[in-house]
Amino acid sequence: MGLPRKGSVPTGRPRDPRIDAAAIGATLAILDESGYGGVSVEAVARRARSAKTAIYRRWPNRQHLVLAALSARIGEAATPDTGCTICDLNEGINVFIAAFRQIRPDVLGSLLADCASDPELRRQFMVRLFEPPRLAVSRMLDQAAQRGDLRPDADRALVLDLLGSLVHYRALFGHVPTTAAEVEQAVEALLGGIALDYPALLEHSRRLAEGGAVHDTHAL
Amino acid sequence: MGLPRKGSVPTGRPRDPRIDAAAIGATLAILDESGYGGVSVEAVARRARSAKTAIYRRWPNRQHLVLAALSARIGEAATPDTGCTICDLNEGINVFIAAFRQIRPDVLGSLLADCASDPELRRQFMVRLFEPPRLAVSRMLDQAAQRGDLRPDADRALVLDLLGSLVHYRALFGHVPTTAAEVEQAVEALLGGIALDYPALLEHSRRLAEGGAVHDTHAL
Amino acid sequence: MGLPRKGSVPTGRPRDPRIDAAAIGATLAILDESGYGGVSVEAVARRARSAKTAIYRRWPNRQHLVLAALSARIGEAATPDTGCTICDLNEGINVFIAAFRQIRPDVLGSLLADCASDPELRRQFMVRLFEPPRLAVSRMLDQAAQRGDLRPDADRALVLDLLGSLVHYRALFGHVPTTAAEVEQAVEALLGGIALDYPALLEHSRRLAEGGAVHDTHAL
Amino acid sequence: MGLPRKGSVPTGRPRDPRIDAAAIGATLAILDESGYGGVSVEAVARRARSAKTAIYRRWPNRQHLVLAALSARIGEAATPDTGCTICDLNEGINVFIAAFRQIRPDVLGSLLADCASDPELRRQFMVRLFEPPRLAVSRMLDQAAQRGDLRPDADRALVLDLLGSLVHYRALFGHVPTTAAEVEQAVEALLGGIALDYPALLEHSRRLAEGGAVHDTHAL
DNA sequence: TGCTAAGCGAGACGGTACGTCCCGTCTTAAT
DNA sequence: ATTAAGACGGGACGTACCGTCTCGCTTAGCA
Repeated sequence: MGLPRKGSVPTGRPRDPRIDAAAIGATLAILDESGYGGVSVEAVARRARSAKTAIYRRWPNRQHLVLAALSARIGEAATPDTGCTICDLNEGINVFIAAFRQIRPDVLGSLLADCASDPELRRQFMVRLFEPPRLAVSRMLDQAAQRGDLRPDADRALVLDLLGSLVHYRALFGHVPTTAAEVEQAVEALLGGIALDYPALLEHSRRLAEGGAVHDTHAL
Repeated sequence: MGLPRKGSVPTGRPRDPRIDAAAIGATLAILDESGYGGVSVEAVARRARSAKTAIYRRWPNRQHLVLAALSARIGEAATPDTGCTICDLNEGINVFIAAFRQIRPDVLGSLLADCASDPELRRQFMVRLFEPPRLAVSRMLDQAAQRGDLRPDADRALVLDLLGSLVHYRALFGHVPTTAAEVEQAVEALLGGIALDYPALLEHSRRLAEGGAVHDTHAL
Repeated sequence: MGLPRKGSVPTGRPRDPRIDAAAIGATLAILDESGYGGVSVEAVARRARSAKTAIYRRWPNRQHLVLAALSARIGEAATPDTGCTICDLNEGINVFIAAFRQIRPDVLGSLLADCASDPELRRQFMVRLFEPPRLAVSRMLDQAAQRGDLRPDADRALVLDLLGSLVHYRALFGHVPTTAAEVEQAVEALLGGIALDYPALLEHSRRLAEGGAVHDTHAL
Repeated sequence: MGLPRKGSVPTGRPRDPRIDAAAIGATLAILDESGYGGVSVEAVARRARSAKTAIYRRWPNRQHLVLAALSARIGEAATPDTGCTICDLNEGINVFIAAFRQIRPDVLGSLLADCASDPELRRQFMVRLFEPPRLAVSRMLDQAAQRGDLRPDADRALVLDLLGSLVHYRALFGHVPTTAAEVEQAVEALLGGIALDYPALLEHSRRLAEGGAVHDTHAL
């Protein structure tokens, strides 16, 4: 996390790990309270009770600091694999949604926008924030294909985007929150287009739902 | 455009409309060259060969100025109505895409992000940038419903979001540009879910395409 | 008062005299409340419920406006002539003091300072504010000389400055207010230097004081 | 000089003393060229080839900067003590005059005027510009009293003001420069009023003048 | 009575400076 | 070598006035 030291051999006084933690914590706190605009290296240093130099030694600028803070919060997303394609997708997309709901839409948008002028930032944004949940959905589609649930000619990339974008679109534009029921509807609509035998899949998921945990349909 | 005068009765020297135009033009030029971060009221005034005060008289800050510039560029979107639901949607969404491709993704993202802390800005963003193309698609779905092309129980709002988001998602995240072929595919997938008689619609659109102009399939 | 019209023949709509009065009044009010720095043409126009142009038509800038306001307040100073040199001087200097105590010291100082870069302002300042009270004292010294009270070789200009400066010095630097008693002391000290027969003058004034009005010795 | 740092313990990078010097120098240069009105923090920073922030770190605003510049120029005034009261006073007052002649009258007046709305500025103005020369004259009067040259009942404060004001009056109003001859005359006039044995003092000074350096009688 | 010249209010115009905030770099002494 | 502290040059913020200008309307005296 953060910038590596210049020289590879760690001589001299080692970096104080509490400063990493304090800086990340301060950044997250400011993001929650005042949004992206409130994060300045000066403010973070003030709040973390550290010096600006200690921050700049670890991250080259505000943007990378914010990215580090956000990816520290989001962490890793798991891929469900229950054998039921519809259930997996619903479950997986809700993980997707939950992960991004931990980030204020304006913060995500600002950081994304700043990526335009900083390729390295963009690379890290993709690897650490954008791709993990997409990968999870992608893996679930692969599993479904392996089970033979999908038509061989289905355009999985498009479905991936349509499912992913549903969440991001509403998250970023924030005009309506997305409910689990809507996720379910969207999954059904899209699977209707790419499944080999959609009615069978639906029947499978209904039986599981009756026998097991009921899906949460609360608003997200 | 811009701030209204305080009193509704226009007394005093009238505003010079060339300054409005010059400011909008300068803002767009800077946005194209240097992105959102390059736009400062000082820079715009410099480039428009006007005074900072003349800018502040019209727009309260950088954000509103950018919004005015973007909506001046985008203008109004027309709603096609050819009687062919599939053609209309393809055409309409391409207008949608073309409109937003005139805006750098980082600019759109930054402005959107700044909306979080300024309700009035957000309101104008929605009215002037977000809703016009959505309305166009919405009207096309209404037309399709009036023609009896759609299942009565279809969730049009969700389809609207899925179609709209396809564009915005890729525009904002910019990982891949969206081709007209992909739009076609998405329209077909979603209509497959909500159309009363999808094969008939498809056949209709194919006949029109053969007899008339071929859809542009260039990358967007 | 104020600028003359350009053309000497007064055609067209005549100037509204109430605006002159309102502007002077507003200026004085602002000077009293907020000092010289508070006077801006915009503020005066606001307070006088007139337009900036109406002000600029009469006075070329803030400084001349302030000068006009101050000299309107001070007006003319009379020269006492009772035949008693000491009484006249005491009386005359108190008029001097009273006149300048109507002006905040900082206002006087600021205006004076601005005179440095505006010869016309300086000329008017001298004629309308600085000289009138000095002339009064000067006339009193002339009267004393005519009565034969002064030594023929006395440097009247210096005495004039010493007497005048006593007031201005304390007024401008404001470290102590000047009492009538101090004025009396100063007059006696200086007359001691230039009078032909100082004890006789003193005796004369004492007799008059006993028989007539007692000098006010309140602090100024 | 300038603002003290917040914490009394000097941690962090020390202030660059060359910037203090450059700022003071630039301020004095601008004062001489363009007067008080020409001094803006921006202009000083420009001329001193430093940043505005570096100026504001040292002085809270234009006024304090000007005060610092003026007091740097004036420095300390010495008190002569030759045993000859008349010579000392002439000499001392000429130091007084010379010190203030290094300051343009409008600059002094403007600064003084600005003191009205800033008590701290006023305090420093008094301590650094107004009192030093006054103290010198005051000390000379004390020395004269100790030598037994003055009448015990003499009002030294008044004489101090009369002598001091002579200089300031003409300096501020600038109507005539003050010559050493006039100073001599004024000293003689006033000592005539408060000396125990004025003719003896005069005789003493004359003998010294014949035997030593002749007083400068050039215009000031 | 209608013409014409100026006054008037309102407010836009190009400017300048304000004092504040933050940037990302640097210098210092202390650990 | 890292740390806290803070100075450095720089740039932009949004505000307040400057003194000039352009409007449409009002108010006279002269014809």
